[in-house]
Amino acid sequence: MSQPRTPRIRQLEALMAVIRNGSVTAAAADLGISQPATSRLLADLGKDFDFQLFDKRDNRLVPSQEVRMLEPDIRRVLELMRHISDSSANITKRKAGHIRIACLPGFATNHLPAVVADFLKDRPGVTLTIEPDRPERILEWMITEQYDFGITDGFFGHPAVDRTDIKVRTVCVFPAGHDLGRLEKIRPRDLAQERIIHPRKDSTFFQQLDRRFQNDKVELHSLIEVRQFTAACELICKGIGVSIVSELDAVKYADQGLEYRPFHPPMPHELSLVRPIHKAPSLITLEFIEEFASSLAPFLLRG
Amino acid sequence: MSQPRTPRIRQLEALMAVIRNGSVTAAAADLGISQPATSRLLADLGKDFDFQLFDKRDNRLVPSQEVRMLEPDIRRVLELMRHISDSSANITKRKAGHIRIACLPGFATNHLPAVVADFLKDRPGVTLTIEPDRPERILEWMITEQYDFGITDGFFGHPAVDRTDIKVRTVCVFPAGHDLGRLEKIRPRDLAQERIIHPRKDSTFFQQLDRRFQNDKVELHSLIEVRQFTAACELICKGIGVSIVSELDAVKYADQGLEYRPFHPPMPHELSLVRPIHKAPSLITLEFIEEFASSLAPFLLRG
DNA sequence: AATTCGCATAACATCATGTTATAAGGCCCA
DNA sequence: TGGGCCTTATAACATGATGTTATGCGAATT
Repeated sequence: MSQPRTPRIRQLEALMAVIRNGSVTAAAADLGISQPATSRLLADLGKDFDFQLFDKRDNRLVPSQEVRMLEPDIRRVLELMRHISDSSANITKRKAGHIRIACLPGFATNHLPAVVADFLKDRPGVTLTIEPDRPERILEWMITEQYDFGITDGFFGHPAVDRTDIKVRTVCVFPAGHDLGRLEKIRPRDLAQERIIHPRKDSTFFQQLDRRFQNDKVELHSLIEVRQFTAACELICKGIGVSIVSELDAVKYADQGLEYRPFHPPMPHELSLVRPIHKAPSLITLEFIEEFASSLAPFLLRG
Repeated sequence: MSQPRTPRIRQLEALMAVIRNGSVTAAAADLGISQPATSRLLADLGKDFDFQLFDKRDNRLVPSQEVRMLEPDIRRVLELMRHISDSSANITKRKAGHIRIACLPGFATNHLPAVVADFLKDRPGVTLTIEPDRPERILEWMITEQYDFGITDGFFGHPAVDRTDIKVRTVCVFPAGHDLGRLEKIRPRDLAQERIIHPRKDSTFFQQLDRRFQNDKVELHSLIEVRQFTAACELICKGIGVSIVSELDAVKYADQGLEYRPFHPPMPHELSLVRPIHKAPSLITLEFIEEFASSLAPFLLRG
């Protein structure tokens, strides 16, 4: 007696085709191959399985009891194979996969959702994790490779992290109807009498901003220290103070009780798109990063 | 771009082997094939799946994110294939399968359990359904092919049912200590003064018995009409009446307050082992029928 | 620079799986 | 009974899948 070899997928397909169609000839047509090919697939399978595959009844082939015992498993195998093949096709077409994104809290609520929605529109199999947190944590996640892609700012670099820096335009925002609305662009000296809402004083962004004011020989009157540009915008919509924020955030509030004008001299908000350098990114991740970067194009500070 | 072909089992095995072992060389050893063979299996799979399968890290190959997405499905497929192959081997060795048995109620409790227990001892994968019912119902189940094997009696035959008739010896049973114990064998005339417990009067068995009494010019004094030999035995164990029953049943009660002697002239209890004639029996079923039949050998009425 | 290790490629053998041609067996109908 | 007809099995062969050994290439180690 030959030791039983594990059956081949093709044989199982033939078996199921015969069960469905009730005859070898019909099964062959169903499979799109010749009748003798099907016949031999079954003969070979019958040699592997050492029992009768079919009984002849009313001129139809009906599966033997042994085959009926195996049938559920066989169905599942074939279904899974089809699923694997489908998934791989979707992955190839960048329509399936999972992307883990760590970002600044502002992006989680503000710009990112629109990009994600657009990205998912024709990629039904893709899933995402979006984790908002502080820059230090984002950096840590990149280093430990727990996330595929990070959006952060004030990034100093790290050998395990691949960075793409993006300079986003910043604008001066103020409550709608404020006198500043009469200016084309706003310089530090225009803000000499204003109380400023700004990020934490130990942030890179604040230090840049403060230097601009110093260059203009104007004192920066601090009103509120916030962590997020969106928080500043919310406050200004309520009629409190003025701020210099990323244009990304400003546009979102443009019709919610806030106006903005270019800030001069041009000052960037320096975003960094980061990812683990040692971990090969999946293609779908690269594609997302690309789409995300290009979504920022309208807001880039040229030069 | 080539249309994606469905991957082959062998390729998936190679993929999992590399994931397990972290290198192609080790995977090849694991699979028991040469390194180049493994290498090409992966290369081919990589062509089918149009993405990177592995990243090199710390001198190990770790699966790419895309592969990790597919990994659970792949595992399940391979596991199922193994299961199919195992089951088929068990079936081949007649160690798995399901047998549906319909039998007289007496057999369900009396002789059959021992045979089943013995049969299952070295066939761990086999499962059974045992359904006790009246002969008419058993016949119906055979005709409708709802059961694989039936044990019945008083069977007149049916074109859709394959029968094997078995004549089991009958014995006269009586309470332990009864005067009849002094006889070697018991004839109807020995029972002239006894009250008989017997099957229903419309049964074949009763009619045979009655004829024996008539031949001996003895009247059969009916005491209780039962459906089952075991019921008769139970009553006799309580000291009531005498009966003529299958020796199969008598032996079970031999040490429970009952004695028995051969009945003369020899009278068979005509059992029929039946199965659906149009339905090809599974090998395991045939094997069981054979084992069951031979378990009856010690009780056969020769001639 | 030389060695070693791991992987990929080449050339080839064998098995798997398809083809077409044809024979064998069961069923229906005169 | 014998002739068509349908279904399945077998034969002979082409091609693809999967194994072999021999060998080359590049990165890590010495």
